[in-house]
This record gives sequence, structure tokens and C-alpha cells, in this order.
Amino acid sequence: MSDGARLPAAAGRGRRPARARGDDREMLILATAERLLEERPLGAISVDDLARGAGISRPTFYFYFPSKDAVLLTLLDRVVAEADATMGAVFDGSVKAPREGWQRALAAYHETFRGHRALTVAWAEARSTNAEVRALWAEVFERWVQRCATAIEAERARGAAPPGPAARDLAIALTSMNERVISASLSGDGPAIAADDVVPVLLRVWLTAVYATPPD
Amino acid sequence: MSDGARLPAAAGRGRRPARARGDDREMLILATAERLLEERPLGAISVDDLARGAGISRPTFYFYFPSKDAVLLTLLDRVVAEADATMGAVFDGSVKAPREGWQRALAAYHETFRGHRALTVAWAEARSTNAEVRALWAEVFERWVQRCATAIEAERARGAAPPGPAARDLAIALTSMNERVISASLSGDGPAIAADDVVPVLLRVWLTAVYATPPD
DNA sequence: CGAACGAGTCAACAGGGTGTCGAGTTACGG
DNA sequence: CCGTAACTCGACACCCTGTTGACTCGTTCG
Repeated sequence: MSDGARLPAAAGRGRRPARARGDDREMLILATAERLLEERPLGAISVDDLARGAGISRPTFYFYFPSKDAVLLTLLDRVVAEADATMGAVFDGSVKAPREGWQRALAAYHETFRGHRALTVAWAEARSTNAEVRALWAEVFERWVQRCATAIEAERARGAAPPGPAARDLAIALTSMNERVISASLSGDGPAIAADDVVPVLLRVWLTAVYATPPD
Repeated sequence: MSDGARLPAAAGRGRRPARARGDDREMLILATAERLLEERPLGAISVDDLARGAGISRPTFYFYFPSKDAVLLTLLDRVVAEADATMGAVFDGSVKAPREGWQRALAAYHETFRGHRALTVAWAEARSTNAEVRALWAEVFERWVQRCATAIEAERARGAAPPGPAARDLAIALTSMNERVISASLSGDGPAIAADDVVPVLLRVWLTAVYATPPD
């Protein structure tokens, strides 16, 4: 889903097995985008900025990418792949001590996004204006929700966690919290939790939500 | 903060006590914005759309509002006032039964935004592109966080809730969850909790996070 | 009454962004 | 050395925002 449809121009290139000097340009554009995102939001970066940054003209930019958003999407694909790999590794090591397992998952999640601060913030921004970005987000979110819901159900099945709301709903609520808290903590505007406290606080909420029974 | 600075044009008008036929136009613009937001996102609505909808030309629009975003801000001020009033009422009735108190607060929160679906979705959208909208959000968010943090501390002080993370951090995390879950539930794209299940699920997480101790 | 003033109105302009088209220029494989 | 595909960009068509300056019209006051 990430190449053919998203980068029609790239499909035309590269037929010839010989070296295509265009690959360098493509990388340059991506690098420029990542660099500029460190200093200003996506909305304040024009196609012209990206083109100039890569040493080409604006029309030439369109030879490589169909739009500014496509560049972001390409960048995001990388982060998503990285995040999925990390999360997969964490979840595969079967959860023996629950606290340990959830803690590692949260820390991995946080670490991945903290390592791509600018991109994460741009992601949140573009999600509200671009349907493809929104779709990518929904896809990733859904994957995490399913993983979490499965884990919650497993804990309930083995009697470690009490019954409660539908595991999927609980997973959605908690994952939403993660996303928003981490995103706010990285973006820096508005009230947010200090970076070092993010994981402990989230962990606390997760553990109580999954394992503890509310008083009544 | 909501009139003079945000609507400089309005400051000039209305000095004369006589009838200003411009007030009708202003209302018409606001009504048009609210109507159009029901059918498409703010980004897909141009100043021209608003002007035509109100039966005036584009330059005339600028006589009433300095920008498209200013219209949204005016609309949001209303919702914020309404939400604050509702929340104030809920919190004022002193919390006797904790479960009841939190439940009513959550339900009020949810109800307010559900009653302004289009506006709430537009708010989330504009927050990522407009600094003033972001500031308004931060202000409202901060107010709720403080209220919640105070309530949590009160519960801890009277021994009803166990110690845990800083009350403020807990309040930020839980309020973030509310916001994101409700917003996703209203916007309709991506995985979300069904409208009727939103309050019960959120309530469950709040209660466990505030009152229960995690296992260890 | 009629000048003066301020509210209200808009055609026309300036400026900046996006995306496309067609006419190039290069560089390799035959 | 020629064809072909990769690559490049000037110029264009559009859309959107925000501003300017002139114009209408009702009200007020001398």
C-alpha cells in the first residue's frame, strides 16, 4: 500500500536497472522535509521550500512526489514500521509479569515517538487535514487496539484481571490516552506531563484500569 | 478576551446606540458557518462560502470578521461558556457519593460536546492549524485539569483515594483521554467507542485510576 | 433643509500557494 | 550516433486570502 499507489511517479522511474540519479533527489527531498519539520509545522512548509531545500525547482518536485503530504506519508511509513517492529518484539516476549509487560510496551511506544518528535507532531497535525494520513493513523491505531484488547482478554481469561467493559472499548480508551498524552508532551504547547513522568503515569492508569476493581 | 481583541471590526461598529443592521449579518455569518460545518470540515469551507451563505460579498465578510478562524472562535466561545456553566453546576453540588459525582461530570462533559458535534470536530481540526484556537483549547483544558486535580487531592486528603502519581498529572492523562475518546466518537472516522458506551467506559477508567490500587 | 459623518458594501488588486503542460536537456543501451 | 526514457523547469491556470479605495445610504445636527 505504501509505494505504487502513493508514489505513481516512482513507479515510472527505476524501470531501468542502471543507476537512477533520481534516487538521490528523492532522499534529499525526504531529508529536507525532516529537517524543516524540526523548525516549523507542516502547514508552514511549502512545496517550494522542499524543492529549494533539495536543490530542484517546484515542478521537478512533482516528478518525485504527487504532493507535500505524500512526502510526509513516506516519512511516516518508516516510523510506523519501526514502531510496529518494536511493539511486536515487546509483545512477543510473552507476558509473565503483567506489570513488566505493560511497562515495557508503554516505554517502547513512548520511546519510538520521542525519537521522532517533529514527525509525530506533524502526523497529528496532518491527520486533521489529510484523508490518507488519517487512514494511516486509523490503521496503526486499530492494530494497537487489537493487540491490547487481546492481551486484556487473555488476562481476564486466566483470572488475573476482573471483568469490566468490553476489552476493545477499554483498549480504545487507554490507547487514545497514550496517543494524546504523548503527543501533547512532545508538541510542547498546552498543559502536558513532563517527559520523564509520562510512562509512570500512563502505566498507573493502565494497570488500575485493567486489573483493579473500582470501589462502589 | 473574547470580543475586543478578537473582533476589531465589531469594536468600531455599534458605538451608536441606534439599530445596526450589521448585527443581523453577523448572526447570519455565524449561522452559515455552523450550517456548513455540518456538511464539511472547516478546511473545505472558504471565506467566499461564508460570505455567499450570508448574502454578502467576500470583502464585506472582512468587515465583520478578520478571518474565517475568527468566526470559529466566536462560535467556540459559546460552547465553552456552556460547557463551563454545566461543569460548574455539576462540581458545585458537593460530591457526596464519589461515583455519582464523577459520573455526572463525565456525562455533562460528553453531553455538551455531543450537542455540538460539528463544532467539536472543527475545533479539533483547527487546533492544529491556528494558534488562537490552540490557546483557547489550552485554557479550557487547563481549567478542567485544575478542577479534577483539586477533586482528586480532596479525595486523597479525606482518605477515600490512595496516594499515587501527582494529582495534576493524573488529571491531565484522564482529561486527555476524555477529549480524544469523545472527539473520535463524534468525528466518526477511525476506531471509536459507540456513543452510548463512552461514558460508562470513561467512568470505569477514571474510578479505577483515582480510587483503586494497582496490583504488584 | 442639507452638509457631514459613519456604517455598510463591493470591484479590483496584490500576493502566495498548488498542480499541470509541454518543450526542452541529459545519458545510457543498441 | 541515434533513440528512448529519465529528468528538468519556465510558464500557465487556478484557487484562496486579505486589502484598498470609492461608492451608497441613513442618521444626526446646525
